[in-house]
Amino acid sequence: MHQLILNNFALHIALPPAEQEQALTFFQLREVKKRTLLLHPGETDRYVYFVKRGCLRMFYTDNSGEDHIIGFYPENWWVCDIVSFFKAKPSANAIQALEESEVYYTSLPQLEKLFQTIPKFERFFRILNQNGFDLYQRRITSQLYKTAEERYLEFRKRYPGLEQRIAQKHIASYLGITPAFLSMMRKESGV
Amino acid sequence: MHQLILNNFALHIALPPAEQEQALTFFQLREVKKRTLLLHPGETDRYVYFVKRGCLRMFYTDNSGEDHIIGFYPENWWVCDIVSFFKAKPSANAIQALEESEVYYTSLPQLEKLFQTIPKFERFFRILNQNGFDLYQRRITSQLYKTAEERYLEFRKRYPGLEQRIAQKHIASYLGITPAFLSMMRKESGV
DNA sequence: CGTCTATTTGAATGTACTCAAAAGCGGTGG
DNA sequence: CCACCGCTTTTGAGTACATTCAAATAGACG
Repeated sequence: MHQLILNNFALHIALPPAEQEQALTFFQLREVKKRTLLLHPGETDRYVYFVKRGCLRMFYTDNSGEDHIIGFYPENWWVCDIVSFFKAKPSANAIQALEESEVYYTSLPQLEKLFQTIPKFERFFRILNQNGFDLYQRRITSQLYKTAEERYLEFRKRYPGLEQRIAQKHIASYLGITPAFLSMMRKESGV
Repeated sequence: MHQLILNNFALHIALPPAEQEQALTFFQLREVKKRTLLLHPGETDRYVYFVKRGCLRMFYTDNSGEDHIIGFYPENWWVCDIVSFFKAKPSANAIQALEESEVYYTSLPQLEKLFQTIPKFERFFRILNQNGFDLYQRRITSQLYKTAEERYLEFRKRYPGLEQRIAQKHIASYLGITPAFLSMMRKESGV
């Protein structure tokens, strides 16, 4: 039933069955229809999400109305706008379902209770945080010196199989190129 | 004497004088000569640094030997390779002094003792972490849709006065452009 | 089935790069 | 303190990577 999220906990902390049960009580499960916004731009992010099924994206909309995708979050990924969530400040970004999805979620007050109940989760979320940091740092350096094609190959490696599931314009937005150019690149490289 | 770092603490947590004194005992102070590497690529980052005087940079060296600057850290900035430091794993990056500098530093074991002694510091470092996250997220979106010139203006806003202190090739590396192109841009825009 | 949006394609354009050479600047030793 | 050497910055020409715009085609959804 809740195997996916329990396995995810197990990646970083060891929980006896009783604690597993207990931990789950701090999360709720919810279906999310395609295109639903879990976080509207300008709103404060009140929840952390874990994706059980489907795929989300986080993106920033610039002054001219263009979207720029910060990340994709398919099954097994955690997502929230960390700064908005912990500082309870409005976010510049949005979070949206790209497919019919199912997510676990929890609020900051709940999370704090979880930390008190099972302190091991402090460690768990600190590690998540660090992984996110790592991802961002790599992305910055990629963006600094790699060509669009190299970044495209990196994307396919980081999100195996995702390419088939989402629109190309979203991949283009993630890579920082135009859909037209992505299309051309794919033709050239015989994909 | 230690006013700069104490003021920095005060930005996020309130410490009575006794705790201020106590906190300082967990840090050491050291002079760093220009060009000294505080973290060598491939090494594990054992320290967190706070810059009292001077300026550091963090950078990544790619396969072809080119540097790509992740960030600058002048007075009042904290720096470490967060992932390497907390996971005690080798870092892909390096940290170097760009000027004669003076830094406070502390190790992970010391930091953990500090957390036990003055738990408020857990909060302090979590906030630092979040600010770093925020910075990275903005940088990624900038890199995705802004032109080199817009990013250059952003750089000057983020690091006031720094432009006059460091080499242009470093600014170019931070922006992800060639020194030749930065030079041309500066001429055009009449700076 | 029709409508709306996404993708492909092609041509013209712009942004940023490479390479090479000249000029400028800074540190070091005599 | 000056002269020299090496590194940084500037400049210019030619080029490549990625863009815009527009039109044609393909797919998705009600």
